[in-house]
Amino acid sequence: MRTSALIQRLDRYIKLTPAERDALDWAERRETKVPAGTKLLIEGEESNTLFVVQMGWFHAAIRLANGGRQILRFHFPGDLMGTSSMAWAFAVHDFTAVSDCIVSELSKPNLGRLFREQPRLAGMLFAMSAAENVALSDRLTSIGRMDSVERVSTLILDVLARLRVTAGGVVDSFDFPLTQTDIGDAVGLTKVHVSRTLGKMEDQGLIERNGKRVKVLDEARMIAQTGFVDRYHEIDSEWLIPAEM
Amino acid sequence: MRTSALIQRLDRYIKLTPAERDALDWAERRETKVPAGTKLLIEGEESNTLFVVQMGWFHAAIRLANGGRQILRFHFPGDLMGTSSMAWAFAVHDFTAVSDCIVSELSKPNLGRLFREQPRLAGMLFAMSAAENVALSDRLTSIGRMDSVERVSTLILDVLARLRVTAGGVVDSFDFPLTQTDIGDAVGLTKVHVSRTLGKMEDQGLIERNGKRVKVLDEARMIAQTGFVDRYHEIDSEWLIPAEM
DNA sequence: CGCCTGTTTGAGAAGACTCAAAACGGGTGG
DNA sequence: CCACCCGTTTTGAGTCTTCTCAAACAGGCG
Repeated sequence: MRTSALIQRLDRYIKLTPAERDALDWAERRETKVPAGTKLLIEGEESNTLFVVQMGWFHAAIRLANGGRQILRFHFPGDLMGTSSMAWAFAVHDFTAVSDCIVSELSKPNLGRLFREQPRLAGMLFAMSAAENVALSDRLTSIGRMDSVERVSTLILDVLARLRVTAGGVVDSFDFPLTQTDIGDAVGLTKVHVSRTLGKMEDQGLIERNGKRVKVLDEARMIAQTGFVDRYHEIDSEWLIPAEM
Repeated sequence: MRTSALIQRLDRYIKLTPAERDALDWAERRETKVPAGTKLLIEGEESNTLFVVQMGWFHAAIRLANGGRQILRFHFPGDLMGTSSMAWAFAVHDFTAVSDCIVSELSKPNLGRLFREQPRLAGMLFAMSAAENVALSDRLTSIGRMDSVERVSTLILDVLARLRVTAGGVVDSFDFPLTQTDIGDAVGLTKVHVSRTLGKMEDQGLIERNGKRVKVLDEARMIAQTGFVDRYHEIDSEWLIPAEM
């Protein structure tokens, strides 16, 4: 069986002990396939588990009274989705598979046990949640204070940075499975304006498009314009209590 | 000595055991006064502690390349500030006292020990962090998908809900210590437009102003317009391992 | 080949922004 | 107690970005 993407992720940040690996292994259950477009969880539904993305691409979204939608976050392999159900017994967001996905479950009781028996993992998960928080802050800033080109640039840079974490190597082009409606819902623009914005970015020589494929041509300029900071690179774990081997 | 606001907060969500109270008491150190306007922590500075708000009102903000600013979050008594420094060794946001404040510190090593010895508290802190995440999502949605009146309304409703948690009773008016520049930086508008928006809200009979004091006149309509959900009321702790008495 | 979804383009309207100036208000010093 | 000052709020006028509505255009799939 494949090693869980969560284990891989954590192992990159802090070298896991065998006991920690076992505990995670035990806590994660039932790999499930989720075809592109499927909703894994619906806002308001009762929910008793978190999900670990093993493969593919999800997004988390909130539905608005007026029929609109705000996409909050994209989730990649190794991400823990649905942490909000640790605070409430029902889902606060929709989770939709953007591409064909595989997830595994991490039930709340299992997580409770994990917290009790593996405090270092608990701390690490807390740190990851804090990092998630900062990622949201970054998007908030992008939407609150930037124009359309900058918003879309931030999104692309963000996706790029996260794909690089998984891919390992240098990536400068990728398949962008989102529709322009999705992009708009993520960065707070209408689909029409997203189309114009992407066109403008091409004119400015920032990106190049081929169907769904996006190639970043001038990453430096995009970073300079947006002040983008790649925060996924590392997480500080100095403060964590040392592993009990 | 006064009981820490964090203990009070946690005690409301889950009844704390004496051991848990002692552990928190031990972990929190050094109450400090922070006068209004002071920066407790500056973006980029090295940081080795979290802060617990005991009294007063803070905001967390990000500085932009172009001189702008995005206010991300307001912090009230009982809130844990600076969780992002659990993931990195430096501060990711500015923390500024909006009113005269008192904070205490919770160092990362102490937090590590807390995680090890009081797993239930660790779980509860994780849940609070998850809730914080959702609060950010809500603001993101507000900024990404709503017009000016709705954005300011959401902010006011949010502040109101959080003041009610501390105040206990019903509150429908409060001192709003923010300048219109601050409000604008929080909801993604210019100060000029905030002024017009507040005027409009008065015209529409949503609020009433007297100097810095704001009175909410038609909360129902504000809620209907924004779809605001008060999430501070409770946090689910069913999943937490039972306290070891 | 036609259909459906998604993208592009156009034109006009609306919301928010900028720049500028005036009014307000709380605090200080005379 | 009054006058002045500074930061803040308000108001005005004109501009720019983004939105809305509508229609044309692609492109993948049965």
